[in-house]
Amino acid sequence: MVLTTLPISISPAKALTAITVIPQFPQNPKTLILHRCKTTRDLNQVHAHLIKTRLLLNPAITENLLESAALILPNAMDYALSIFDNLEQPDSLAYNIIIRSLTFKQSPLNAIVLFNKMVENSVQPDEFTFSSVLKACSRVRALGEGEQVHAHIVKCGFKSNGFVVNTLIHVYATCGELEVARQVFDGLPERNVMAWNSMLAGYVKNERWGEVVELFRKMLESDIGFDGVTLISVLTACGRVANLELGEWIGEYIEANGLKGNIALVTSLVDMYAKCGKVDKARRIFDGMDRRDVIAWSAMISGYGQANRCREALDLFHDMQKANVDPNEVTMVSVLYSCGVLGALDTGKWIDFYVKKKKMKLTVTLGTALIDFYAKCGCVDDSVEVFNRMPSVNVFSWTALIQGLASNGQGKRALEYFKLMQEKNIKPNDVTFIAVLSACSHAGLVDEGRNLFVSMNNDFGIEPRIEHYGSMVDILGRAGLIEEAYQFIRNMPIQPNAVVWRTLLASCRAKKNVEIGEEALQQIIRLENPHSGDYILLSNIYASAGRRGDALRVRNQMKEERIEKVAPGCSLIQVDGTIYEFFAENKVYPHSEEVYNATHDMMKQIEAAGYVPNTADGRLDAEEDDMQQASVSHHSEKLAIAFGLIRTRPGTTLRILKNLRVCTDCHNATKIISKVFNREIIVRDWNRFHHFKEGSCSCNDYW
DNA sequence: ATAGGGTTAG
Repeated sequence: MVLTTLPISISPAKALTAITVIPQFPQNPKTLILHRCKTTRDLNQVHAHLIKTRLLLNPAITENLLESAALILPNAMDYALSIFDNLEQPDSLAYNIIIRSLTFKQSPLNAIVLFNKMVENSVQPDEFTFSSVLKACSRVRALGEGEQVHAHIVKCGFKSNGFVVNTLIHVYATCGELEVARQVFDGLPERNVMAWNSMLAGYVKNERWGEVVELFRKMLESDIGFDGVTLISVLTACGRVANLELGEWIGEYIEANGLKGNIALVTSLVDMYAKCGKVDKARRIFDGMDRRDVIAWSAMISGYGQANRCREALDLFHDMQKANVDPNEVTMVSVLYSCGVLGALDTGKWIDFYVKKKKMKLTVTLGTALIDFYAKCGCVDDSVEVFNRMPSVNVFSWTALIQGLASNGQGKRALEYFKLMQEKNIKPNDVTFIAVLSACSHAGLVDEGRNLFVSMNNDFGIEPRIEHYGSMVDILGRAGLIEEAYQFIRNMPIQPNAVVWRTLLASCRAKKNVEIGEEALQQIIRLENPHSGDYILLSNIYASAGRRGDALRVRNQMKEERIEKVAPGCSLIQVDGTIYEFFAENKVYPHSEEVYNATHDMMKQIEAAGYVPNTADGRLDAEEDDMQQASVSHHSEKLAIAFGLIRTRPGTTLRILKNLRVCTDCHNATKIISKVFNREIIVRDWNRFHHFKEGSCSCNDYW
């Protein structure tokens, strides 16, 4: 068909946004339609014109129209579909356009439906058709449909087509069918780098790290070469399995071959170093990048978090903002993690606010991070609030919520959510049960705990791990059933570890059981290098049983055997967004005098209210440094609370974070402080919370 | 017209 002059007259009342006059239909009609149609209405005009001039009978023109509607304009998919439906005999090109746009824009499932229709109508698919429909299968993880497409690929003779097979590998990998993907890969007569990369990416997606490394070695042997994309997959694996050797080799390769401009590649190098514990090296590489995008920043922030260097993570987040790089949901997840570890309530709240203000999508991951963050700051009501406003939740979110409630002493409420979770047909997993058992422990629900422990295996098919046994010991011990807990350990089908015995030892301290406490410490010593805390627990058991001589003997034994001391007692409190750090005794602070005076006054006031220092085992408690003979009244926790009392307005909740467990004397004192000063005091120790209020604590004096 | 890639949660 020869195109001649096409006068398009447009009535002034319905002026087009883009098109005014088209003096001549161009040689390539695509440029006209694609470039000048800015809105559906423009397209409508052109469409009308094409019908009027019968140009629509030309398939090439029709396809251009279709492509404009389906792929170029943002909201014209329905329009495209109506054009398509009116075609008498759409050819494969027309099908391809619609399948491709359905895949990416609207509904991958409909793309698959259309592909089947295409086959029914005996229109020959080509490599473009297969690639598109396979992408659709990947997006909805439609394994069965993918397999059917696979059959057509074989029938139509495309099973060696690089493009098609690549996408096919992708489908199988996305659906977790790595063995099938590998068969397809192995069956290729010629494998280019893309094919290898797809296979590697498939292993990465399924966290089969060992296979990534293995396949990469084969790739090196096969002499096919590799590229930056290959290295990204391999570096990801190196990070996860801590294969620093291979990771460093790749790092040198990147350096030597001038690949440092590949921002994605260098980011995965940063990630690899961070995950292998070389955070400083990661930071040097990060600093050496000539451009850093949001992913690079997020990777480095997350690296600090994983290395337990959360303050640096937050500092870096601050730098990121100064660099004017907008954070995304992923960045926020890492920042919230660090906020949670540090108990940085203000910063995390700010993130929550920012997420709302910027209308960021509350993804499952981000929501779960918020739930966990609030719970780690002792604000479980906020956790629940976040949970309720999340558009969708998964087992991670439920588990975070249940765990958060449990660790904050709300065991019963945690179990209610567990029940609700089952009503919503969300299948709990092994970690959920750790949370649930911990809830039973906090709520003192022994029978419930026993039943759940049995049920997790019988009804949910989850084999209890050592952590579950540990939780069960905690449940029994907390309820005072020390003997039963001991027998439970003895009868465990798997080898108990030191953590389990330590749990028992802690319960012996709370319930003053000397005999089993002694046994527990023996077992810990047998299994691993004991902590000084273990000796201190036993020493406290003796002290509380009035056996002061034995208590001192254990302390001396600890010294003689040069048991490594735990980190010195340290408490953090945030006042007006600043984190203040306190250590037990003999430390000088910027506000030393103020702090010690405040502590002195505070102790005087609670003594007047009936507080008696527990010198008997207080002197031997966790935070003591025996060389210094520190006084219990100068435990870091008391200093932090005293500081909080004078630096905040009356009635303000005090939030303390400490690195060790709370000592008996501090626990007792804090209860009285909460009453005398009428303050809520929330203390987070190394694994649980104490909510002090009106003279009592949420832990019911067991921790 | 079509291919593979980096950061995230319990």
